[in-house]
Amino acid sequence: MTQTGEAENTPQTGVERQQRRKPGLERLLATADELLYAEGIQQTGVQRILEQSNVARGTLYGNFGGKDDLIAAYLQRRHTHTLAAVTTAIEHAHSDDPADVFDALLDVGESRSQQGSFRGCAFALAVAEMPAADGPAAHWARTHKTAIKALLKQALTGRVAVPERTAESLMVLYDGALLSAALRPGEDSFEAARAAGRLLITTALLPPDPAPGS
Amino acid sequence: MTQTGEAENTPQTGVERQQRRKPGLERLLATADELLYAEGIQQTGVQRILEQSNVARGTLYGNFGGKDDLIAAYLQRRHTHTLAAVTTAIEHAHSDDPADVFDALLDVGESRSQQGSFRGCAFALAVAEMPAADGPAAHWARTHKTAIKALLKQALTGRVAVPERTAESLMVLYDGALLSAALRPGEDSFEAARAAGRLLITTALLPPDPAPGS
DNA sequence: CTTTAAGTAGACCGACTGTTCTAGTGAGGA
DNA sequence: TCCTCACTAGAACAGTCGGTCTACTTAAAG
Repeated sequence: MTQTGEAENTPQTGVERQQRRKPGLERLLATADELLYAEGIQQTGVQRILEQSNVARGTLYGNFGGKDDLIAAYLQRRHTHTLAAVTTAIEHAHSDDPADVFDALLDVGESRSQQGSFRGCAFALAVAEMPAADGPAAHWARTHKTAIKALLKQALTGRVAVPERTAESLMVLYDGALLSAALRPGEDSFEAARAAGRLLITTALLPPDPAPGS
Repeated sequence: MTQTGEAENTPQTGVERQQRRKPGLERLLATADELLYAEGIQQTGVQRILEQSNVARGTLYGNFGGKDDLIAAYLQRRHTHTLAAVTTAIEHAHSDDPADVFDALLDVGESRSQQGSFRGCAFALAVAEMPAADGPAAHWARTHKTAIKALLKQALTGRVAVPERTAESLMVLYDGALLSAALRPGEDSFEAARAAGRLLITTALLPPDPAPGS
């Protein structure tokens, strides 16, 4: 079926087919992302996603195996988009001060926390709703957090040496700020995380008088 | 009905009635606490709670208005128990070093994280499953976190002066450690939080030699 | 025009869900 | 003994859920 080899003169068959499929699919994915995050995965019924995205029921089950597949796509999408945003934010902060790297990471979180639908880290929410330790939520949460930690560590390592424990402390501050902002809005958790992170970086990574080994 | 004033010679009527009601109710509350936390609030059906606690359907709806009421009782119970555990742990750590106070708080979290059913902070999980900003989950989460922060601040203030921002940084570390331990098990997030907290306390609250220009 | 394929609209199904209700049980107090 | 009251066991109910299926439309390709 796939190698009948007769439509080689129309090179858009493969790619264009997905392009044509995109509009409806993209609407579906966008509203799924919005609703699954803002109103919860279990709380959001398939019907609500279909209505808000103006997509027919058959389209969903034609493109995805079911709701579980749509959830997995939602998580992957979140991972890709958030990681891209963090990457550009960190790359954009190319000052000499390593603390600016951590600030850039927190800025991404803080700007998101100022949107009305903010409820905290999407992966923490997903794991809370899908307890299975071997399920997609746990998988993507681990993947995402590990990737962000690696990104942060790499960006800092370009400037100073970063012990593993310090990197973990910064991750704890990042996740804690996201969670605290969700649970206790109006408490300036991001600023508190920034202050702690800056102290951690300036004292643990940049001793005031550089020892001979640096 | 309530003031017929004839059974004053049996003073156990009021209290004992609740005592007699306790066994079944306590079984119900204990298994509800266990299941709602470990398997999720929405995921756990009423029937499963009833079966595992060996309690009849009528008992639930006789003592509670419904599942929502049971959930509220679960959250209140978690708040009371956790707050008590944290209180005794902090009181028990009556050394001179203020960092020991924060260590005691983290010890409570870490010991819970070593139980098999650990999934992170129960209130963060509840809020994730019940997005309503004015619902019981958001209420108890705010109440609980605020209480713990106040407890921590008070215990530290007994030893050193504690700026608001530093207290918030410590809360971010605490919540972040609980969340990180849930999302990335085996990463020693508590030790990282302890290190960051100790640094924060010893430098921000106890400057070794108060330099004029620091 | 015919074919192929994707999308739409909506009825429909089985499997749950939380909740109510009825009938019966067993212990303690009057 | 009678009565009360908490509890048990289980049927039954309305509602919602995810998922399947059918009939129709649209549009590009031959």
